[in-house]
Amino acid sequence: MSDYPFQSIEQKWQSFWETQKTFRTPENVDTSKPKYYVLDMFPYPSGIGLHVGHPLGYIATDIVSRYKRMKGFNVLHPMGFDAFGLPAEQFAVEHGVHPRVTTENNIDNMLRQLKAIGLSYDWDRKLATTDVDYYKWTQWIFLKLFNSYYDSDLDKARPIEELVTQFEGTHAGWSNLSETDREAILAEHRLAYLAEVPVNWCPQLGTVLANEEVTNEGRSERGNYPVFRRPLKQWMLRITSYSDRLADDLDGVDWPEPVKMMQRNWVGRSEGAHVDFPVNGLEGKLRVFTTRPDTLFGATYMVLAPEHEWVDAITTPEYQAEVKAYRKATSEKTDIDRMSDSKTKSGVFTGGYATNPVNGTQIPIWIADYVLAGYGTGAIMAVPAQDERDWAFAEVYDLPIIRTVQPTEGFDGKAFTGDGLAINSGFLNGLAIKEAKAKMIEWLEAEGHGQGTINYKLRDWLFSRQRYWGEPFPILRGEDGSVRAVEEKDLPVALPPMEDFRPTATDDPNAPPRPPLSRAPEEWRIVEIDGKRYERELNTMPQWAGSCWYYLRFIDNKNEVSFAQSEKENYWMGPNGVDLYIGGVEHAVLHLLYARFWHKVLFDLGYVSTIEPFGRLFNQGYIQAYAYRDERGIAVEATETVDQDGKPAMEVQDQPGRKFFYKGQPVTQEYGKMGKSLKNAVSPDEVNEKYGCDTLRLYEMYMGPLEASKPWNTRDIVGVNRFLRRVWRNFVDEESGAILVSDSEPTDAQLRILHKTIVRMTTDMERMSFNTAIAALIEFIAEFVAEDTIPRAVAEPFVLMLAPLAPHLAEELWQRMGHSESLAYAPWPVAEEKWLVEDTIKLVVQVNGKVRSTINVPTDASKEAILEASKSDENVARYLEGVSIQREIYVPGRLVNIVVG
RNA sequence: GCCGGGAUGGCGGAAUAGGUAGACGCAACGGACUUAAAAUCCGUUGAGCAAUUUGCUCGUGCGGGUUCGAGUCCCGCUCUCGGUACCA
Repeated sequence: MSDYPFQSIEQKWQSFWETQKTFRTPENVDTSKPKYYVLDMFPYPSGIGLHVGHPLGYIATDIVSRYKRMKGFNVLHPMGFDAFGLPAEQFAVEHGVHPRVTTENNIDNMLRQLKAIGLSYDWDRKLATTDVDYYKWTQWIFLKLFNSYYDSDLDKARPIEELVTQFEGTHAGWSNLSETDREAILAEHRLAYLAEVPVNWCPQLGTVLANEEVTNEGRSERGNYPVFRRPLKQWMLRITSYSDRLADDLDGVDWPEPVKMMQRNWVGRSEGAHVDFPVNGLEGKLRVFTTRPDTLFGATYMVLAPEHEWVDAITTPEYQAEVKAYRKATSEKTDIDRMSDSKTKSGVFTGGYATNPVNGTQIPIWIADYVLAGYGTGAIMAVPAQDERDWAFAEVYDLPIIRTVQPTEGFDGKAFTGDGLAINSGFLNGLAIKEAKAKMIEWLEAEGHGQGTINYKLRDWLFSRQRYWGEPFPILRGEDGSVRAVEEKDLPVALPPMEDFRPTATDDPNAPPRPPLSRAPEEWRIVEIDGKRYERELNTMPQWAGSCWYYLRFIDNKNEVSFAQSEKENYWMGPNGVDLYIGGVEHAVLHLLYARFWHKVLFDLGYVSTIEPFGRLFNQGYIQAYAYRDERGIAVEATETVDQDGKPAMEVQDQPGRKFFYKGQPVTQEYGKMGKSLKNAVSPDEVNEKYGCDTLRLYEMYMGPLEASKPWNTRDIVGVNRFLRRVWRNFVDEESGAILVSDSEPTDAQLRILHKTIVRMTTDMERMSFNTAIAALIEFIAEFVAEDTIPRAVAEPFVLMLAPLAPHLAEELWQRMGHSESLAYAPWPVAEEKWLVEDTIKLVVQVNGKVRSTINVPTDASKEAILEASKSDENVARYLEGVSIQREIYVPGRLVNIVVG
């Protein structure tokens, strides 16, 4: 009984790697060698632990790391934990334990699970965003943001002192301004600033949320609680200064196109113009933003957002009651209500009129909730003929419509948004849209009625959270309301230990926020500097702060004088940042946009050497699984569901004609992303126990392409497990345990299959096509099942190629073959050309594109000889009788096609 | 609605630059070994027709097209999975 002893092998090598520090990347590497930085999106250490979907990407990066080491690269492959934030804190609240404790427990459990998969991380670089010596630098970066401004002439961030110097020279009376006034002016420029803004307030979480953390339904992404708009003074980050660069620099990175597109959409750059409309009876002009300045002649009314600050001034007495009622109704609507009402447009007339600057027409001013206060200027010129929303509104309230673009012939729709020539548009008539826009902008600028401009959807990043489990801001507040940064030398500002860390959750959306830190002990909260009393900022940073820059800390995680030494940063990040970054597509906007923003600030200030953090991004697919719901629609445990014959559902779920039952009750089958909500999670621990982690690794990679989502099918695991057992039996005598590798010369046929396999493996590794790589190894070993021994000259390269995929078994066989060193840094096999060429090749012979025969010809046969052989083939000749040959096509090494007529 | 990805046997998937569609694995069926089972090994397995073999027709979501040749390229759809949603 020596059937593939995976348990002892895997334990042995995992402890070997750990004690030998096999995968330790030295602090000082030989920088003449090429480097490869492979990074996973680090996980939240949740309390439930991993399911088999989580390690999919980790296994892939591990294979790449191991392969690159064998190819002679210095590899940086670290792992850490994103441990601050709502999930960790909610878990702690639910279990009544301090988040520090739950976080550490969860990290320990996850570490155990990760180590049990044999991942080759350099664990000496492990970090958690909750480590004080990590978040010290998160706070340090915040200070950089606070102490910088965006110079739009140079298009880069600069230290705020340089702006002060500039103001001292140019700003009349700067030195006469009070401290408070100067600070107020600087706050308008700082990349981190306090502002009273309408925020997404989630009373049940007791905190505000960033736009990106609110779902389409107007609920919190975390916990699915209702979110309300309300104004609050909060920390903001001026990410909007980077709008263009965040969009444009995507051109230079190797990322999946859909992710680039999502980011570009999120930035939402649109080119257009501001147009200023005089309003009857008012000073000043009402400004609108439009992307269609060419349609100005068709603007038949104006619409303001109900929240627009001019509404009261514009509204005439007889309409005041109506306007007031509409504004009140709008403000009480949640986003969900606005969504559900979006089918029919509503609004009210203010009684006011504006003058269309291009033709002097008086047009009515309305307010309507289809115009958003937060985009553009919060006011639009309505051009129903060329805008579907405006058309819908005009239809409801019977407002005039003037076409200013000639619709294409036969167009019978309402608003025409396609291209066409301008009509009813004075000096624009006859121009196509593009030219008409340019000419109108020229006119607006010349006449002083507006100018060309660019608008973005992207808003500044709301950076405060009223929670305990986050990085404290390195900020002090004076009793007079002044704001003062903590000195760099006084970092870190450690989170105070607190018994009661819970947020003040409430059902009342209007209750004031009460951050947990307001209950912190006074010795933490109150700071006295030069006799002046300050209270610490009581909000904390959002979860995304810590994950914005962790890839930089891995480079030099023990450094106490800077976040990373610049020589090391230069080596590991150059020339294009992280060489391979793998994670789920769910971070397409949030994490990746925020991290890019911070990176660009650090770049501008000279702290990092690349304009982008992640040169190559790769999204692994999801692992999906069947799930079952009972009659009430509640998900039931998939593992306890059976079919009509009592067979476990997991074994027969893809077969037709099955009915499923849970505890005797009929259930319906569906299919979705593996996870706790569908109760269809499979733990890697189960697979490890039954088959070993080499099998788990192989199966996860063998399921299909890494980027595709694919179904978990427990039944299929035996396939790759059989392969590993076959390898074991082929290398190790079942009775004696002796190694079955001989020193005899391999046959030519064996060398051919070996070198063909090397070519396949190498190309598959390079393109991360691990499923086909495994298939190549299966085919290789199938050639040897009948052999008693394998010649060393083919056995060793095979084991080396197996190593990245099934490293424990490979190490064991390598050692048994007589090697005393780990194979982790052994050179990857190289194919020899002479074993790749065959004496004869098989060619397909087609007649009129249909395969009629195959012929074997010498590799060096001439085209003439090949055509001759083709035509004389019995089954081909039948098709050539009585017809004339029109054309003869010969594709070298592939096929012959004879075209007959 | 708009934007993007995808659709290949009973199932997961392969086909790298337009060149034998279905590699490899699962499941299924047949056989060998075994007292038996497990494990292992060998074989069959897209559909249909014909059949002793050599064969023939159809076939990559649907309908067209380009080409000697299309899973792959082009045009028009269907379904599906993501993203986004009054962004002027």
